[in-house]
Amino acid sequence: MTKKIELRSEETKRSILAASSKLFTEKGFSAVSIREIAKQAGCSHTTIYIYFKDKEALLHAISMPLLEELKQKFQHILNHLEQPSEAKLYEISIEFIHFCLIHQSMYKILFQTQTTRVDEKEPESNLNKLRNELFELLMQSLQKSLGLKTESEELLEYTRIYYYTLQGIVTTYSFSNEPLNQIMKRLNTTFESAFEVLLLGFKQKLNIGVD
Amino acid sequence: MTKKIELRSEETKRSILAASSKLFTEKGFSAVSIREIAKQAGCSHTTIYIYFKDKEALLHAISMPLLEELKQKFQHILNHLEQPSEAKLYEISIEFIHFCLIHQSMYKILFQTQTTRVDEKEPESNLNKLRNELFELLMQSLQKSLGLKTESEELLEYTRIYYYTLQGIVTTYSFSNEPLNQIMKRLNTTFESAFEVLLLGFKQKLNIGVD
Amino acid sequence: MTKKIELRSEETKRSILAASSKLFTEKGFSAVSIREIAKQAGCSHTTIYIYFKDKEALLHAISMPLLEELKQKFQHILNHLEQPSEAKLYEISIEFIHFCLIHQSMYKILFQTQTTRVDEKEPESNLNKLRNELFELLMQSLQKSLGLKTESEELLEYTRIYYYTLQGIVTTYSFSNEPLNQIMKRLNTTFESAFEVLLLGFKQKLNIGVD
Amino acid sequence: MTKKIELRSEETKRSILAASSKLFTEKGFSAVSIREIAKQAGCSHTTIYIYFKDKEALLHAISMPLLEELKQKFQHILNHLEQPSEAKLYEISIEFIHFCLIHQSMYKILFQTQTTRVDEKEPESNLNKLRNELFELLMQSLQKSLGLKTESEELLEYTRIYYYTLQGIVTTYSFSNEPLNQIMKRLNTTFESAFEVLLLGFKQKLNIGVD
DNA sequence: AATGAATGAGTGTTCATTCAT
DNA sequence: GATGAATGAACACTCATTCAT
Repeated sequence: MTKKIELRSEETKRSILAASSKLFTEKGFSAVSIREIAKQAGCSHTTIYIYFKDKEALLHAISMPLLEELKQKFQHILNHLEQPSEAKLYEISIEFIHFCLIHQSMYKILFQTQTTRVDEKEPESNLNKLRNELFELLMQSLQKSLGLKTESEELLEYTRIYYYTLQGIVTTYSFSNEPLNQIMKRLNTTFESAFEVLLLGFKQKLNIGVD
Repeated sequence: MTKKIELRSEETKRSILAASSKLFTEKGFSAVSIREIAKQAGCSHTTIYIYFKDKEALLHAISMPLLEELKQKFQHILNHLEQPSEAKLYEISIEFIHFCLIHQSMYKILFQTQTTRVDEKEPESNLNKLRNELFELLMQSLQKSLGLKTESEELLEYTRIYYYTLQGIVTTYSFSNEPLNQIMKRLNTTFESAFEVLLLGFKQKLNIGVD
Repeated sequence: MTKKIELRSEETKRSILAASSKLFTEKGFSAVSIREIAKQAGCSHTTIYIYFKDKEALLHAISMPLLEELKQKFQHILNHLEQPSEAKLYEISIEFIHFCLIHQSMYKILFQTQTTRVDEKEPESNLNKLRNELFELLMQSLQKSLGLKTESEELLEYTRIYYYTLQGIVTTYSFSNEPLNQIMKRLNTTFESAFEVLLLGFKQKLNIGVD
Repeated sequence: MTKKIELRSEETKRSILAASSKLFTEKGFSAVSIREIAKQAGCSHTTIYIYFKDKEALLHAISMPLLEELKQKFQHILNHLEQPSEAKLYEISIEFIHFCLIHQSMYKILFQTQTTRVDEKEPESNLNKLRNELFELLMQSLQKSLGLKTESEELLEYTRIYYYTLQGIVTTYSFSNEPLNQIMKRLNTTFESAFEVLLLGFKQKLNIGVD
C-alpha cells in the first residue's frame, strides 16, 4: 500500500526532474516557467512545490545527475579504454566540450555558479564536490599524458591552464546558432591544434624547468 | 538660456547611462528592469525612452564606449610602449582579463551576444565591428611575438587558441566573490604560466611544421 | 469536495464573462482594459488569464453565445410561427435591429470585424460561420417573401440590399442616448415604411426584369 | 511685424490641421498619437496644445472643413450639372459613399458621434448643423427625383430610408482591406441595383398611397 | 500526495499632457 | 509663439508562488 504510493511519488518526482532537465537544457533556466515544466512532466505546477522548495532547488537537483553522468564517462575513458594516455586526454576533453555544448544554457549553472546556498545540509547535493572530482579526473589524465608526479605543483597549474582553454572554447562556441554536430565538426580542427599546442608547451616548459 | 536646458538634458542622459552601466554590470542585462534603472538614475522610467529607443538600444549605447576604451588601451600598448613584443602581448592580455572581470556580467553581452539588429544604420553603433577590431589587435600582437607572416592560416588559428584561453580564464574567475584586485593577484601567477605554455607550444609547433 | 471547487470556478468564469460583456457593450472592445474587467468581475486581473488566453479570446467567448441566441430567435420565427412570409421577414428584421441596438458597441465586433485568427481549431468558435448562417436565414426569409428561386443571383443581391438598410438603421440609431424602447418606438414607423418600400421595389424590379 | 507672426502662426495651425486630417483619415483617430501629428506637421508636439485644447478638439476642428467640402460637392452636382434629377441623386450618393470610404476611420466621428461638448459656444464648430445641411441636400435631390412636394411628411421618411441604405453600404464595405477603387468598382453594381429598387419602391408606394 | 483557483508584483512600452524656458 | 524635458497613468501580459481542498 504505502509502497505503491511511494513508488508513484518517486515516479512523479522523476518525471519532474526529467522534464526540467530537458527544458532547461533546451531553453535555459530563466526561459523556462514552472508551468511549462509541469505540463511537460504531466502534473500540476503546484505539485512541483511539494518536491522542490522553489525553482532554484529544482535546478540544483538536476545538476547532480548530469555531472554524475559526465563523471562516469570520464572514468570509463580513463579506466576501460585501451589507448595511450594522450589519446585518452583528448577523448575526455572532447567529451567535456560536447557535454557543455549539449547543455548549453545549463552549463553556466553547472560550472560557474557558486553554491552559495547555506541551507544545503545534504552532502550529496553539493555540486562543488562533483565539480572537483571532474577536475581531479582531468588532472589525472593530464598527469599521465605528461608523465608528471602526482600532486606536483606544476600539475595543478597545468591542469588549470588546460581547463581554461576548454572553458574558453565552450564559451566561445556556445553562442552560435548552428546545430551541435556542425559546431563539433568545426571545433574539432581547432581543438586538435589547441591540444597539440598545449601539450607541446607543457612539455617544453617542463624541460626548461629541469634545465 | 537654451544651453542650460541642453546641459540638464545631457546630465540626465549621462545619469541614465551611468545607472544602466552599473546595474547591467552588477546583475546582467535581463535581470535589470527599466524601472530599476530609472530609480537609480533619479528620473521617471518614461524619461529613459526619450533618450533611448528601447532597452536594447540602451545596452548598445553603453557597450560601445566601453569597448572603445578597451580598444584604445590595446592600441596604446601596441604603439606607444617601448617593450619587446611578448611583453606587449602579455600586457594586452592582462588588460583584457582585467576589463572582463571589471564588467563581470556585462562581458557576456560585450563579447558573446550576437548582434541581431539588422536595422542599425549608424555604423558606429555596430558592436561586431569593434569586437573584430579587438580580435585583430590581439592577432597583430601575437603575430609580432611569434614572428609570423601576417594573414597566415596558422596565425588565425593560434590567435583563436590564445583567445580561448583568455576567455576561459575570465569565465572561470568571473564568478568568484573575491574583490577584483585579489582575484587579479591570484590570477597573475596562473596566467603567467599559461602565457609561457602557450607561446612555447606555438613556437614548437611552428618548428615541427617547418621540419 | 471537488464539485464545490468546480462550482466556484464556474462562477468566477461566469462573472468574468458577465463583466466583459457588460463593459464591452457599454464602451466598446478596445476602450475596456483587462484590469477594468477584473475589477468589475471581482477578481484579480491575472485570474482572467486562467480562463481566457487573451483579451481577444474573451471577446470571442462572449460573441458566440450572443450570436447563437440571435440565430435561434431567427430560426424560431422562421419555423415555428404561423404567419405569412412577409410578416416573418418583418419580425426577423425587427429582432435583428433590436439585438444590434442592445449590444450597441459590441455589434461592430459582432458583424464588422474580420476574424483574423487563423489558429482557431475549434469550429464552434468561428464567428464567421455564424455570421454567414444569420445572413443565410435572412436570405431564406426574403426568398419566401418574394417567391424567388433559391440560390438565384437576384436573391443574393436583394438580400444584400436589404441587409444594408438594416445595418444603416442600426448605425444611425445606435449613437443616440435615448433609452432603447423609445428608440425602438421611433424606429418602428420608419422601418415599417422602409420595409414596404424595399419589398415593393424588389417586386417591381422583378416584374420589369421578367418583361 | 505682428502680421508676419500672425501669418506664421496661421501657417503652423494649418499644417497641424493638415497633418491630423491626413493621419486620422489614414489610420483612425485613436491610432494616431499627438507626437505623430507633430512630426508630420513639422512642429513640436507641445505646439499643438497652443492651438488646440486637446486631441479631441483637434478632431472637431478637422471635421468641419471635411464636411464643408462634401457639402460643396453636393451643391455643385445639384446646381451646376446638366443632368436629369435621378442622375444627380445617383451622383450625389456615389459621392457620399466615396467620401465615407476615403475617410473610413473618420466617418464614425463625422456622422455618428453626438456632439456632446457643452463648452462649444462658437456656432461654426457645430457639426450637427452641417450634418443636417447635408441631409437637407440629399432630401432636396430625392424630392426632385420623385417629384414630391417639399416638406411633405413622405419626403422626410423616404430620405431617411434612402440615407439608411447609404449608411449601411458604407458600414458594410468600410471594413474591407481592399484598395478603395476596387471597393468602389465592386460596390457600383450593388448600389446601382439598390438605387433602382429604392426608387421603384418609393414611386410604387406613392402610387398606392394616392389610390 | 496532489491539484485547481487565485494573486501581487513585475515586465517593457506608449500615451496625452504639463512645465520651465 | 514655440519647444525640449519630463512625467504618471495606463496598456496587455507573465511570473513564481500560496492556499483551500
